[in-house]
Amino acid sequence: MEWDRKNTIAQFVRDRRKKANLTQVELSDFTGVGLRFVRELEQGKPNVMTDKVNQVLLFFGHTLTPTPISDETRRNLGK
Amino acid sequence: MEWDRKNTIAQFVRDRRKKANLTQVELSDFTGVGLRFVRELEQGKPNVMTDKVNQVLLFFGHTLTPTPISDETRRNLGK
DNA sequence: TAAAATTATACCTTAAAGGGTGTAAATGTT
DNA sequence: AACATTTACACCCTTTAAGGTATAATTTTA
Repeated sequence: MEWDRKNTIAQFVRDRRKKANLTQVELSDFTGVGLRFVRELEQGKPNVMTDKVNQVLLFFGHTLTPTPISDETRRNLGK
Repeated sequence: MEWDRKNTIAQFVRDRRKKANLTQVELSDFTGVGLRFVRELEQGKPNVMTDKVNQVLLFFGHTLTPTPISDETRRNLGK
């Protein structure tokens, strides 16, 4: 699979972080995940571990849950 | 972290699989993930990889996305 | 309740995620 | 343009997720 900076999770984290005026380093510190992970997450690394993701999402009051695929998602299936 | 058979993803997969009248073996075959993974997923293994989860969720027309934590989730934070 | 089917547990192996650190590139500021 | 800050990339190391298989327990069916 390919990296996709525009995937839902990547975009969400980056947007929220920006809005909170935090650097990647700060987000890393606050959430307890490694700096490397924050970067890979925001750059859309395809294969990440749910608990690490949630560790970050929780900071923004969110969590990973199954949701119906959007038309957007459906369109990008064939990548 | 502890295993939690009642976590959102675990419950979702098990419910959907049941409704579809599939065995874990069949779901494993159809989605391409290992049988062991299906089981761990349904039993609420805390640490799983997003792409494997999505491989299963996609079969049910869903995908992992960040969503606001529910009161339920908030209550269970302290585990 | 006995047999069959489904699900759960245990052991081992392999592949890769996550982390730390150092460096390069990009972005922003004065 | 020079400088400081932030972000991206590359290296190696340790840990562990996922898979296969074999066995036990549980549930379902006849």
